[in-house]
Amino acid sequence: MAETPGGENLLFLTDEQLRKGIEAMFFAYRGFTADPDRILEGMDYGRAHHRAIHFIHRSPGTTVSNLLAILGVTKQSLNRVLRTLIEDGLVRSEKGKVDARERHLHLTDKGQMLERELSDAQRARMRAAYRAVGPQAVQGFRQVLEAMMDPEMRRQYNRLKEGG
Amino acid sequence: MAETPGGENLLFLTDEQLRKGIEAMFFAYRGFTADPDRILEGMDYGRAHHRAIHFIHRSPGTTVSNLLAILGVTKQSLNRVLRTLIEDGLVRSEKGKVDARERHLHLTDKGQMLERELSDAQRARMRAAYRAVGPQAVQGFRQVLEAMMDPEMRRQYNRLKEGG
DNA sequence: GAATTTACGTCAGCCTTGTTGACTTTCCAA
DNA sequence: TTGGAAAGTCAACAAGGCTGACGTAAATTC
Repeated sequence: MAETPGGENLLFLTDEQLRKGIEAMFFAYRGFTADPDRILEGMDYGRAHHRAIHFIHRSPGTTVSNLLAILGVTKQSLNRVLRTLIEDGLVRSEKGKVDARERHLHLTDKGQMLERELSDAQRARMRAAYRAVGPQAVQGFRQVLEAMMDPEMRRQYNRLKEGG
Repeated sequence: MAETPGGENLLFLTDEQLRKGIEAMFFAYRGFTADPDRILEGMDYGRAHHRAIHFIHRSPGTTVSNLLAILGVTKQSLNRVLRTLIEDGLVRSEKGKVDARERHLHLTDKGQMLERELSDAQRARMRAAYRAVGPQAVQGFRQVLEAMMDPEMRRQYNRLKEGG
């Protein structure tokens, strides 16, 4: 058995174990996105719209630049998505009162409905998985994911986790 | 505290906890792909090439239809990727001896080199994360991911996990 | 008050990677 | 020998990334 001076068993760090983790991420992410994707296909929307809707719901009144930082895409890319959502009446964009250059984004009632449908589906899968494995495994899951993030992303993640 | 008849604490199943898990998946997946993406940009390759290379490395001699089932894309899409890899001398495709309709795929030495570079980078991040959180968290991580997969994907995953 | 910077929007064009549909070639198996 | 599976190819298209350039309004700085 591979033991460190400290005495821990390091078998979970072998290339083989790491490969399994990599493949698990790959296959699980497919499951993670499968249900919302199914709902969105047929509508004119895709995964990009889902992400925008999710984070606007999460942080109502957020600005465009805020969203850009979270999503990690260009403003042109986000704008295309946002424009259709606004045109279709799912998202409301209003000029900032303190800084009129900013646009504050909110979901309309219609937007809330779609958000609900999408997140219900995604949460259902997550809930089933969580329930199947128990709270301790879930804690480990979250710890590993957080440790895998880029520092900048971890900052975004933790800001969302705590603040409104 | 929310307790079931069985007595377990169910606070880890609240919508809020599930949302955190969803966002953790989102941000972590970005980190997960960031390093290979960085290596591939500049080359003429992308994430699709990485995936093909990974699974050919993982199962040398695998057939095209096998790969299609694992990757979950259309043959036209895979073919485009595979063609460039073969043209560039990273992948070797040879007619099956027992069933000559099949093409068996192998990495060339050049392909092995790129695979190594990509997986080294990806494993380094995974290793750092694993090491930071310890074996028990890693076990939970893997359990949740496996539980999140579609049954068909879980089958693929487990086949890879065990068999060659 | 003028110049600069910031936030946002938009036009145009490009790339990767996914899709469908139609068609051919090869070749195994009933 | 014929049907169907496996593989490959061509064409066309869409989503959703990207860069570059440009415009405008508002805030900030000099």
